[in-house]
Amino acid sequence: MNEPAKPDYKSTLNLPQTDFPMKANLPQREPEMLNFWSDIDLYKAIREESSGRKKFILHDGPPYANGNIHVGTAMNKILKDMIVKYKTMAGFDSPYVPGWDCHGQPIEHNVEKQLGEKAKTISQVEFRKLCKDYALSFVDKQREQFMRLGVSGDWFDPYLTLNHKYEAANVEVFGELYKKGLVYKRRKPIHWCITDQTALAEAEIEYKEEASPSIYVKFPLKSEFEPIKEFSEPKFVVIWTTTPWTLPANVAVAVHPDAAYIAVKTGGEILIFADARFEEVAPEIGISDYETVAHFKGSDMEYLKCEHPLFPEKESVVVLADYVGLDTGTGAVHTAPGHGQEDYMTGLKYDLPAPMPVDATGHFTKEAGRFAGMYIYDANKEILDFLKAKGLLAYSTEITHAYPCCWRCKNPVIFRATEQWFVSMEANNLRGEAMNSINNVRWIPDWSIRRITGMVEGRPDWCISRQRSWGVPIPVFYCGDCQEEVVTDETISAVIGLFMADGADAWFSKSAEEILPAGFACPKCGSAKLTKETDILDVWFESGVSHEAVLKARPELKWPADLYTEGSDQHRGWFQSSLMTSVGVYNRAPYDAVLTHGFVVDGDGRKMSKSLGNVVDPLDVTAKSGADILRLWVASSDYTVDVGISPDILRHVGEAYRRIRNTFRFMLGNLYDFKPGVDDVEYDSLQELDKWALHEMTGLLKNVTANYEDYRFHAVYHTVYNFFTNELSSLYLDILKDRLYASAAGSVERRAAQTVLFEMLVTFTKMLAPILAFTSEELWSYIPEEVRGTKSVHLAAWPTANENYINPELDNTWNKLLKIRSEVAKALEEARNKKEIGNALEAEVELYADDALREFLENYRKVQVAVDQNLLSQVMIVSSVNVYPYFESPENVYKSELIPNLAIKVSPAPGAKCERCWRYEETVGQAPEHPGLCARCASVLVQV
RNA sequence: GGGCCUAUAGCUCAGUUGGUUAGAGCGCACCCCUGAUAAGGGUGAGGUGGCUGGUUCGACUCCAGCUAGGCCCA
Repeated sequence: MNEPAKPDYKSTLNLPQTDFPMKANLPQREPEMLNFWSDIDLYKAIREESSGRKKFILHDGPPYANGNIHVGTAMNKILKDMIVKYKTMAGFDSPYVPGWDCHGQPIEHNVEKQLGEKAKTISQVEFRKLCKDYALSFVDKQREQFMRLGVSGDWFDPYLTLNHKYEAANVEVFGELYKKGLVYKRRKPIHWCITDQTALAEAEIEYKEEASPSIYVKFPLKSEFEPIKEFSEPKFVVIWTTTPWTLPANVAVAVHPDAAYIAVKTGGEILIFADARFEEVAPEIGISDYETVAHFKGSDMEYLKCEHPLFPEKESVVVLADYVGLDTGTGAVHTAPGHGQEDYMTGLKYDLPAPMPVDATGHFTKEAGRFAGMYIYDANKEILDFLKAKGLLAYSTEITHAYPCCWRCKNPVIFRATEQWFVSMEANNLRGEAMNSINNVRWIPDWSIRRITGMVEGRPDWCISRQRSWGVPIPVFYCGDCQEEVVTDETISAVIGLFMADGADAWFSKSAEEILPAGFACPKCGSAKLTKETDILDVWFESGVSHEAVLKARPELKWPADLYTEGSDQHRGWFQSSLMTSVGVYNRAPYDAVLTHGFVVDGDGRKMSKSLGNVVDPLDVTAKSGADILRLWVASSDYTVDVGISPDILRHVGEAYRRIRNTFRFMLGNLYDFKPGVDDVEYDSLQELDKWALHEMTGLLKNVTANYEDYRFHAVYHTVYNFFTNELSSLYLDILKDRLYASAAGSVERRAAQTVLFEMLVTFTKMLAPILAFTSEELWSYIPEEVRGTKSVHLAAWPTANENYINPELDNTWNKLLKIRSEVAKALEEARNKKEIGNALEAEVELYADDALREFLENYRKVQVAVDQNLLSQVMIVSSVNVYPYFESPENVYKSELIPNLAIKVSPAPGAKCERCWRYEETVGQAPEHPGLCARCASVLVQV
C-alpha cells in the first residue's frame, strides 16, 4: 500500500540560498546602517582614502535654520549627495561641508512670538542669545534629518553663518567692496510702524480693510503744453491719491505712457485727466458744461512741470509709469518716492529727490513747512482744508481697501524712506563684470544662463541694510561731531578682530570706543566721539560671502568651487548674491559650474500647500518606506524641470525598488557556494551567452558612467532598471536557472555563470551606490570582505569598463537570435492559450526558415551547452528545438510578422519529463540507477 | 502685467539635423509557473503628442497665439 518513496531530487539541485532578505524593511535597517557608518567614521575614512586626489568641491548652499526639512530641501541634499558620492568613487577628493543660514528676520520673528510681551523689555544682547539658541536647535534637528537621508558630509563641523569667523568674513568683504567704492547710502522707502517705531519685513505685514480718504487734487500746470497752448485759461493736471498726508513729499505726477488723455475746458479752466476716466470723474468733480479741447497720449506729457499744490515755490514733474491704472482715479497719480515702492522706482528712473518730512513717530518734520509737528493722520484734514481754500481740491470721498498693517500692534503701517546701504551695480562696472563672469561659468541646464543674465541685467542696486537685530552689523562708524561716516582699513580690521574673538554680539555690547584702537579719531575732523551703525546686513549678503567664509577659509576646500547646486529660485538669491560679492572683490564668479533644479510639486504639477492637502513629508516617507525610496524617487525624476511627488508616484518607485532588490537577491542566492578568485572561469571558457551578458553589462556601464558625469541621474535609473528587467530578469537570469540549479555544483558551465553573476553583483552594487546609499551598503556586506576590499561601498572605486568584454560580433548575432526568441515566445503563448502546453519546457519548437536564417539557426542548434542541450533550446528555455527549410513549414503554424519567412511550430516535447530538471528528454529512463532522470541529470548525480 | 521654464500612454521617462503604422519600463488585463515564491516568465490592450492657427510635399519635432502649471519679479 505504500508507494515507493520518490527520490528527493530537489535536494540535489543547487537552489539559491541567501540571508539577504526579500523584504527590505528599510525603516528599520537604514538606521542600523547609519550606526555602522558612524562606527567606522565613514566620512573621515573617505577623506583619508581620497587624500591627495584631485579635488571636486560642491559648495553647499545653506538652508535656513528654521523648521523641519521639507521634500524640496530633501531633494536638494540628495542630489548633492549623489553627485558627491559619484565623484568620490570616480576618483576625486570631494569633501562636502554642509552649511546653515542662521540669521534673519523669520527666526527673529519666531523668537519674538515666543517671547510675547517680554520681547519689548529684553535687551538686544539677550534677544540675540535667544535667536542663537533657536537657530542652533534647528541646526541640530535638520542635521539629524539630512543624515537620516543617507547624505554624507562633515556634519559635525558644518559652516554656520553665526560662527565668529564667518561673521568676520562679512566684514572683510564689506570692507573690500567699500574700498572699491561699491557701497553707498541712499534713502529708500520701507514698511514702518509708527506705533512700534520699527521697520517691518514683508512677512510682518498683515493686510486689512481700512478706510482712507480718496481725493482728486488739481496740480497747476506751469509748462507750456503744445496741444493746449492756445488757451489762456489756468490749466491743471487732476491727480488722485488716497494718502493726502504724503502730499508734502510729492515730487511728481505719474501718467501712463500709452493711455489716452484729454484736456477739458470747463468753468473757466482746463483740466487734464485720462480719457477713459472721464465718465466717472466728470460727475464727481461737477463737470456739466464742458468742451474737450485736446486729445493726447500720456507720453506726450512727460517732463511737464506743475506747481506743488501745497508749496507753490516747489515743482512737481510729470513722469511716465506703466503701473498707473485706469480702473480708478483720474489716470494721473501723485508720486512721492519717499512714501512708496513704485514711486521710489519711478524716482530712481527720473532721478527725483525723495524728501521724507515724516519722523519715526509719524509726525511731520520742519521739512513739511506749515504742517510741521502734526501727526500725519491729523494732518489729512488740515491738508484737505488747505487745498479746498486754495481751490485745488477737485473731489473728496472715502474708500475702503486692503491696507498693510503691523503684525504686532495691528495698526496701519506707512512707507517711510530711511537711509539704507546699497551695493552699486554701476560703480566699478560691477554689472558688466558680473555679466562677463556669467559667461565663464557652465550653467546646467543651458537655459539657466538666460535666467541669470536677464536678472543681473535688470536688477537695481542691491539694498544690503536691514533695520533688525538678528544679523551681522554693518561695520560702519559715524563721527559724533561732523557726522562723517567712517570706514577705513583700521576700523575694518578692528571689527574683524572683534568678531573673530567675540562674534558679532560684541558690536551690540561694546561702544565704538571699546571696539576701535585706542586714540582713534575721525579722519575728517579729528573728533574722538564715534558712534556705531545700527543697521545689520541683508542675510543674502551673509550667505553670499560663503565662498569667502567657507571655500577660502577651509583648507580642505578650494576657491572657486567646482559646482553650486540649488533650486531655480536661487538665480535671484544665492547664485546672484555669491556672484556679486565675488565679482566685486575678486572679479570672477566663485563657481565654475552651476546646476539648478526645479521645484517639487504634487502629482498634478501643483505646488504643495496645506490647504490643497498635497504635502509630502520626507520624514514621513523615510519613516514608512525608507530613505532609499526617496533617493530612488529623486534619481528617477528629471530634476531640470519641476518634479512631481505623490503617494501614487512613491508607490511606483517602491515597486521599482523591489524589482531591483530581488534581482540582486537572485544574484546573491546563486553565489552562496562561489569563491571569487578560486572558482572563477576565465573569459575564453565562458559560454557565448555569458560573453554576451558581459558585453551588454560593459556597454551599460559606459552609458551609465557618462550619465553620471552629466548629472543625468534619471537616465541612469531608467537605463539600469530596464537592464535589470529586460536583459537580466526576463532573459539572462531566466536562462541561467537551468545551468545554476541543475548542473553539477562545481561544473565549468555553472561556475561560468557564477563568474558573470559575481562580476555583475559587484559592478551594479557600485553603480547604484550613489543613488541607493543604504541598499548598496547592505549588498556590500554580502560580498566577501577579502574580495570587495573596502569596509564600505562608499569607499570603493568606480568600476572601469573592461574593453575585453566588448564584442560587436556577438552583439550582432545575439540581436538576431533574441528577435527570434521573442517570436518563439509569441508562438508559445498561442500554444499555451490553446492548452497545448503550460510551462515552455513542455514544448518542442520547430523553426522553419530560409537559407541564410536557417543556416544561422542551425549553426546555433549545433552548439552543445550541456549534455542533451543545445544553445537554441537553452535560449528559448524549451526542451527541444529543430530547424527546417521554410518551404517545409506546415499549415496552421505561427508565422512571424516581423521576420520574413519564419514559421514556428509548437508541439508537446517528445520524451518524458525529467524529475530533476523538469525538461522533457528522450534520454529519460536510460540511466538504470536513475530511471526518472535525463542523461544530463543522471550524469550530474554520478559525479556527486 | 513682465522674465525664465514645462506640457508625449494611468505613472516615470526615450524620441538623433522635421520624413514611413510615436517607443521603453512600470501599472493594468489575461495566461503560465510554483525550485528568485508577499517572487519569476509570457502575451495583450492603452496616446486626437495641452489647444488653435501658420510655415512645409510632410511637424511631436520650426513659428505665432491661447490654456494649464512652476519659479522669480511687478
